[in-house]
Amino acid sequence: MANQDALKQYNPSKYKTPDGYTSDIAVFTITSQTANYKPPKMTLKLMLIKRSKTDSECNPNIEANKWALPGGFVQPNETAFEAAKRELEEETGVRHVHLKHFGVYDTPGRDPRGWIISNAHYAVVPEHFLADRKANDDAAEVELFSLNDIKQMDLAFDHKMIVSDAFKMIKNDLLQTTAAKNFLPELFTYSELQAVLLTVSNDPAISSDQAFARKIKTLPFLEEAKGQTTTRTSKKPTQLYRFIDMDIVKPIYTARY
Amino acid sequence: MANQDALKQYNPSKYKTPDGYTSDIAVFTITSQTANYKPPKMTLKLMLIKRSKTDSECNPNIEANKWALPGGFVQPNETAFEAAKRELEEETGVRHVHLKHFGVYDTPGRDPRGWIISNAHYAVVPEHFLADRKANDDAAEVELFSLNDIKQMDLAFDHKMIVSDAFKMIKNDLLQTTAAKNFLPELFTYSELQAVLLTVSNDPAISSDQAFARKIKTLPFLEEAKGQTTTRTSKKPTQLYRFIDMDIVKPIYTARY
DNA sequence: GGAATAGTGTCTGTTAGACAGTATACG
DNA sequence: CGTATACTGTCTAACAGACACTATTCC
Repeated sequence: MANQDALKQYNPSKYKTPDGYTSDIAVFTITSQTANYKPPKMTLKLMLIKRSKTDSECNPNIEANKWALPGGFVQPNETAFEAAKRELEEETGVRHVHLKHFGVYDTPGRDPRGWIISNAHYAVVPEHFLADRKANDDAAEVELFSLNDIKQMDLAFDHKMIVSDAFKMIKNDLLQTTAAKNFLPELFTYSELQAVLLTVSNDPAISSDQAFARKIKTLPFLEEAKGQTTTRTSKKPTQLYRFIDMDIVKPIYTARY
Repeated sequence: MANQDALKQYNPSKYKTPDGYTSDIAVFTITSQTANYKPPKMTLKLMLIKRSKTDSECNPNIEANKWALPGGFVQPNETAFEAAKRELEEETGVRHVHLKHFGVYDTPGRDPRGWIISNAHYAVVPEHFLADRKANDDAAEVELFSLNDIKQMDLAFDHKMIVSDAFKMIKNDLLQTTAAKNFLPELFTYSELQAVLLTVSNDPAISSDQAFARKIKTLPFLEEAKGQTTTRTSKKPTQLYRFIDMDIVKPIYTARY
């Protein structure tokens, strides 16, 4: 095979190579204030970790004491996506959550340690998984912040930019795809879906209860769970819905699906 | 500053580092069959290059003779985006075109030369720029292919996957953003915009002439170029339109903007 | 006048959006 | 029986989609 001759000639050191390849994760959750017989009030939050003073080998840590996205170096035998999954589990103990690449950060000088490329993902984690999260040796503290909180903070590296992009991306995905399902249980009421969407939009078609209750029945990617109701959001038993797996593209040039 | 102590301790060789970081570009253009007084018929095409047998130093080239995306190694003093711009100009002589990151490809083993991460972009280039494109020493041949052509071809590395994702991405962007403007002149007629959209959608709201001619006047991101008409698509002088810069998010849960 | 593209007039059925009203339960 | 949530009835204005028709120009 001709490739083998070419490989013999190939010398990686001809090119300067990156000093590292990291996978960072913007872990989103929605915190709910729930009460009996009340629809929840939700806030979209992002998990950040406070970088500890020393790393696991007791050497001084880079960007110590700053809040940052969880993440770490990608190993050569895995993709950044797999690394994100792995690190997410190490960090929060969560598996099988929604995880999506949304950007690469490679501005020269973004990391004082050298030429380090960050592959950024966002994850959506139900709130109760983060309840028993625990700090590990790389993360002194773990906390949830809203977009407004973070606007006024100084994050490590270029994480402020990454976080800002992550919020933009999840807002878009919540409104233009069925990503909202990742914040909800399998079966949910109209007011629960509405509460999720209200974290990222003030559109009257979403914020008006009656309008939204009507609309939900005509949406092609949602179906009634027939005969199944709950009283967790109201005294009157409420119809439950579920998402149908479907790719929706709603062109800006048309009005219908 | 505490970071400096940490940096003294930091040893990049503790981690295995990537063998290379490349920037690949899916260059899209729309080829038009134009005739006098007729709206154009358009086809969405992708530019591929045929990898030459030997590289610029006359060593045997990797994946020689296969069709591939243009691209190359990112330098340590630039971002992959900047590298894409640079390589696009080297390859086609085009500057100031629409360029967008859409994915990272880092599956172990995707490149026989080692651990090489590809940062993939797509570009939109008006057809006439590619007319006088020229092969350089890294690219024996340059040609335009439609999606259907490529489906039956064997591309270098994992470029078939990258190409497939690029087509998906541009189809979405054409329908859900104002990306169509990159395929059109500053001022364009309704039938020219329609021809662009018809390359990626069969929606009746787009394919019906009357419906589309009506719709275009109500779209918030388009405006009439008042008093300006052209006869390039018809004998009857036709109204010209232009895009207004605007971020459009059309939620799948609502009907209006 | 014929042919081709670019529209407009008009009708019909559907939908958005608003307001008011009804339904179901808890305490 | 008051209250809170979850709907439904009904109206109006707007819009989608279809069909027929007009407008403008070249040949």
